[in-house]
Amino acid sequence: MLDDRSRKTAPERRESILRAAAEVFGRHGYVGATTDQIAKAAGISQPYVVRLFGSKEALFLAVLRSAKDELLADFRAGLAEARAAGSGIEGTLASLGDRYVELARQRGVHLSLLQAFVQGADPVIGAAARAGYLEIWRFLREEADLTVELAKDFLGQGMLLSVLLSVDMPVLDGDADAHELLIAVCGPKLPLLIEST
Amino acid sequence: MLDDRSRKTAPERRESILRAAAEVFGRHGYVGATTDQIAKAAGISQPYVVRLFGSKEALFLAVLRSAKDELLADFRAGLAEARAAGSGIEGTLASLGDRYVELARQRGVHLSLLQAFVQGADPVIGAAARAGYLEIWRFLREEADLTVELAKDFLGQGMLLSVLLSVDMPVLDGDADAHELLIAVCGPKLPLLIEST
DNA sequence: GTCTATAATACGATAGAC
DNA sequence: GTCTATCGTATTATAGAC
Repeated sequence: MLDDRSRKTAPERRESILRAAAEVFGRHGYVGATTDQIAKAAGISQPYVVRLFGSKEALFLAVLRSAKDELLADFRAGLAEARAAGSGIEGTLASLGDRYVELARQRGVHLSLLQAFVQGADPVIGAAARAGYLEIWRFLREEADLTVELAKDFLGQGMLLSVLLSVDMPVLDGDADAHELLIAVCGPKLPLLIEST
Repeated sequence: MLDDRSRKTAPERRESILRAAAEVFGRHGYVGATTDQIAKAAGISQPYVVRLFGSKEALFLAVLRSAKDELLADFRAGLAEARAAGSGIEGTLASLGDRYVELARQRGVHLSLLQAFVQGADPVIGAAARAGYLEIWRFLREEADLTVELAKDFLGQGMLLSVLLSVDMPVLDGDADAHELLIAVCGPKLPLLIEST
């Protein structure tokens, strides 16, 4: 889990911290995650994490923005693919859904997004989280051209998968009920989510 | 928001703490909420909160159990009502959905549940959260007799509403996109969620 | 570009009085 | 049944060296 310890340029270092922070924030939440855990996961010292981003809050905002951008980029790729294949609404939904499930392989993106959403009471993080959420909604409605009804159902399945990842339901895959639930949400792609770190 | 300051029996006091804690944990999360915030919301001293429940963790587990039990009780009432009315699957789903939305009036239940789900990495809280989640799944499948597909879709809409409450989307009700999204999820019951504390 | 040392604070928990 | 006082610890952030 440790990155290398050699010197890097600041932008490179920011990138590795961002990746490490997405995982740690994703698992422990904005308040629960410590800058020291993030530093260790990135293979550097705690003060340096703070130095490069200014504050824990600024780092979390950077993680939020980056996760949301990654999700939207993947959605746009899926949308382009569906349109190139000439598939209709059904195909578009399937393509977007596939991207969403596949993004779950690096847990960081979905988990840190949900941890941001759950922080609505924080004046600055809450505001950023709401803005990000609406960006995603606008993508579904305007770019992907989904009806309100379809966009809402799609989002619901997304939130369900995110919550299941967050509660770490895959660790209970042995349990019959847990397995039924996971299969219902992920379909045949479930194995993807069991093994990944 | 303060409860009264008179003496109470221990069980009564535990009840008011539980209600206050559900709100505070719901808004700030397990780690972010402080026992002092909870104490102030309940109108007592911080050490007394700890004294009555043993630890912050024990208090959170009590909140989780109580929230889950309230949700299941409401679901059971809705199910009984639907069956008494002789409605089919559609009516059952509508009845359960209504209960879910109405439970959102006291934010505590949905918010603290989601904050528990998001704590999957914590050995003890995560385990309790997973067990609670599966209890709800089993209710939908076995007691309410929903198919896997219907239960999954119902749960998805529930998670979507919970996340929207958690990110505090109702504060943006003026925004056209936010309003469209909220109306899609809550239907005509939306006003219920805007005014409530 | 990165570290060590440390200051400053906030928080959960305990002790003990009333 | 409930409070005040306080200890011990964990954590963010800063200062300054290399």
